[in-house]
Amino acid sequence: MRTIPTASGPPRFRLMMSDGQHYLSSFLLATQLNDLVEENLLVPNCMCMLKKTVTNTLSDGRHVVVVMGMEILQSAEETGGKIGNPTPYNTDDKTPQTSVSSSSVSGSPPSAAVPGPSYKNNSAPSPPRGRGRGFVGKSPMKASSTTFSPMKASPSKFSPMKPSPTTTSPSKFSPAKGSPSKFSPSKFSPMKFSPMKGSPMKATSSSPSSSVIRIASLNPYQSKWTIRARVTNKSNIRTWSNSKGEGKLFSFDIVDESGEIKITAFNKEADKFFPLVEQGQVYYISKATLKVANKQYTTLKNDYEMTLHAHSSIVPCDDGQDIPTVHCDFVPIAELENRDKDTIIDVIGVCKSAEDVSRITTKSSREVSKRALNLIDTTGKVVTVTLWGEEAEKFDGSGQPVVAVKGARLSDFGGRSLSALFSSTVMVNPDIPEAFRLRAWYDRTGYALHSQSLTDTRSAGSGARMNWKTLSDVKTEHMGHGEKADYFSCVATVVYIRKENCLYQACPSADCNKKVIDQQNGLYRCEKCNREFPSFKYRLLLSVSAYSARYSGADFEKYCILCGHIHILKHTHINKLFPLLHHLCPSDSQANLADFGDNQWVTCFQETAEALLGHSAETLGQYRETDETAFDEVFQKANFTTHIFKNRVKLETYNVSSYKPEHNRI
DNA sequence: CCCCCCCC
Repeated sequence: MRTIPTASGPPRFRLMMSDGQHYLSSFLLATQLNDLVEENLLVPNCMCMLKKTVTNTLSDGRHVVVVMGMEILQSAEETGGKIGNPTPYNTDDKTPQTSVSSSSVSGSPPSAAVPGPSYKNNSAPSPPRGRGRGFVGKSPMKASSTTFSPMKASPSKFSPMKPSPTTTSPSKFSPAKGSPSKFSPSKFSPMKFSPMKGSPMKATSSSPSSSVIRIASLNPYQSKWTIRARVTNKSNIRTWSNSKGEGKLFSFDIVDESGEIKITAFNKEADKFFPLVEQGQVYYISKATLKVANKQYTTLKNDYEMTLHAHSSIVPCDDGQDIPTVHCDFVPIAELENRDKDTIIDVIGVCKSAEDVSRITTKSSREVSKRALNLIDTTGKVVTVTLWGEEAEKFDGSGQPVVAVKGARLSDFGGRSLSALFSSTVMVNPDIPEAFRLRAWYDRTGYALHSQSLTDTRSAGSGARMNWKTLSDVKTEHMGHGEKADYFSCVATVVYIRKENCLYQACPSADCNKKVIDQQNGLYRCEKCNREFPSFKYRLLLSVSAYSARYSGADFEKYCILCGHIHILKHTHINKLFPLLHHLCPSDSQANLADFGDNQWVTCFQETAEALLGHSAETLGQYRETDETAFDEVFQKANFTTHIFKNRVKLETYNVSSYKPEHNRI
């Protein structure tokens, strides 16, 4: 075995293999099998069964066999070294220029290689890792492809926001995404774009040609293929500009009975193919570049993605009824309560109400449109789904349409809510049985239901949108370790407040809270404002050690020192009871209650600190200067008080050289 | 070659 130097990406391994009679050193391990090497399963002199290979012939006539699937049958120890006395394989034998073999190795292995304990291998490309999105068996697809028939009446007269597969008739396209509709499939001259020059396959033929392969069979080691697939999600053309350059692109997802893949077209190809690619339409696609997909950015279940290039070809297929349409695994709205945050799910419901579109500014100062919809389904529960950008602008909620969102992300905002992603497909009144059922249900009975929303957007403090945690939960659940901060509420008792450095002299300008430098001449310099001031204002930045009570599910558990029992305090009693909790045992034993949980340093800024200490920063500043006893008393009084804290938690790594590299700052 | 997925 040898490692082939690569400029970037994963290492490549070249193998010399012997079948006991011949040896050949032109085997190349597909990168998805690299872990066999990294786990020391594939080592010199182990016995392998090649299960899937692609043989390519180089321009000089040499062959390279890419190993895409293999099983380790025996370890090197078991084989005990080289088998037989192999001679070089005669490469003058002409083998087909490109062939794919999925069969097991032909012929029997040498008798010494009776499969012993087979090493459990990772030979197949890694299994789909889509985030909780079920996919496409063959039979469900068949079912849904008929339900998408344009002959059927739509659940209502409203046109879809995105042209769904049903909308092959241009008149049914909503004006929102009008441009693709200009390119009616019938206007294509298939031959003009035909990838199959001189090939017997006809682009419009309904019979699948032998050269058409399945999406699941695509790999980067093979260049001559054609696939036949339906476009399920098409992006707009987008431009980018970064340090590496600028350009434009668009992308779309396609599906066939075997799987799905993302296709991206850049610059010239973006211009060329954007008008040709229509959502819902079936195409023959060939001559594109396969590359390993960056799983960080895709929810599609494919290890690869595709890039179109100058010679790529996309030809409409007019009789692709057998190709599956987008498949959804709808999660009942009530069930969203039990699903994990950040899961990607499909949802369908009646749009009971919708916000007006609004413009918001993101943290990165971009402006974007948003619109929240409230969807209800037969579980009687409502969830808020947020649409973004053009999708938000174009949405029309009049007539309470059925809305399906494929690939929405579950958020814990307001309890449970959903957000559409760029990869989501929003379908208004989709032509599917679920939509018809929902329409009928809602119009007969659902409309009158006293529904409950999983999303509580009422102002903070109302119990339902509080994300209750204990401080120990924050640690065990690694809250704040993500990209964004997490928010939670806890009931905690102050056990210590650090007096030192709790006040600082801040710039007196209205919106500047920067610490000023005392010039020792009666002037205070603010570096941010680049000015000197004759005064400063005091601001608080309080380090508080807090101790949290246990909160479990909807109820608090409190341990009574005197009676020795754990008492469950109902969720609804929390606000009323808590100021008294550590004094009163609900068993009327009148003893102090002890909390169990965890300590945590939390930082309280100005307003929170003032609330906690019961004095303004200005007063405290005066106390500190003039009356140390009064100053100390404020802290004494605040100690051992219990509060409901609403917290933001974000991991900040500092002091990298210390023994404790990570500290949670709340 | 992108990779934006946001706001409360």
